[in-house]
Amino acid sequence: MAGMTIAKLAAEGGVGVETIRFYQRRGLIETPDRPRGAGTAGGIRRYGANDVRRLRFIRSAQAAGFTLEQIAELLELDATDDRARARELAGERLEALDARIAELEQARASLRRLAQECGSGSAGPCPILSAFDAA
Amino acid sequence: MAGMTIAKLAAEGGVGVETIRFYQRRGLIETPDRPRGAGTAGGIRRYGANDVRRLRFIRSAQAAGFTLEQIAELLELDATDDRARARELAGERLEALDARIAELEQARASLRRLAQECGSGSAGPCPILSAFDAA
DNA sequence: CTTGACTCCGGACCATGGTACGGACGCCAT
DNA sequence: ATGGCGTCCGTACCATGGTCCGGAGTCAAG
Repeated sequence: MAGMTIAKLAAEGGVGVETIRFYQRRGLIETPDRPRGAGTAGGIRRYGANDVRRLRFIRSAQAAGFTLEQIAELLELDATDDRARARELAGERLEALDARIAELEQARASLRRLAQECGSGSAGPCPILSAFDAA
Repeated sequence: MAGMTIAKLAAEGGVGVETIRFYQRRGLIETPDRPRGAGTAGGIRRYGANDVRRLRFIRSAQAAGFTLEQIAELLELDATDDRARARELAGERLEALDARIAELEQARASLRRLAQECGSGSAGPCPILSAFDAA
């Protein structure tokens, strides 16, 4: 069990091979050494369970709205065990998340009202502009 | 009251002048004719209340998660009074909005728990990484 | 009638998160 | 030992939503 190829890793994480390479460039996933066999040329890099974990972490953190840059920092933090900074980042993200959710709920309310008004009576113009005007 | 300059319009909408021009290129805001005075050269374009309304509409719709392309269509619709299409777009966006809100609430809940755990006990590693692992 | 702020315009550039391309090389089966 | 798929790598490109630049024109005040 020498590890998996990049394609396998990508499949594990439900992303494309190019995405893995992109994450490597960003420093989110490590680029293992190419094994050098008998000759002078490099071989094919192998990935392990740790990389799968990292990849899944990235996807989860992304779902929580962290940018790749922030995720890079979170991964760093994991190595250094800097709880204070981790809490700080989490706190910031929570605030942003709250704000964004409030915004979207606002928007949803306006849009619902809009759909309602537009759908019910057929008199007058569809109030698209005015629905957002009031918002 | 001959109307406002582009800088004034931008200020009304809380955006930069370049953003107005960008919206004009995208067809979201009309580009009024340059008034030709005595000479041959063009004058300075003037904007009115209608443009302010449009601009505000754009910002609101954007907050609702519509892309600029969709917003362009909504503005078209406003002119042609195509209620069916408007409802369709609104419905699609409502669904997407619901899904996105649910996602963010999910993320928020996880993150809150995380921050809690990380903040309280000081034993073991900060559970941020592991929490995302489990997610 | 000059100065300085603002406008106009086209095009270049930016950040974010990827996606695609093309040539050289690696590896495994037949 | 050869075919063909996969990897490696640099580089270019994509969409979205702007943002900035530079040169020329315009306009109002002093």
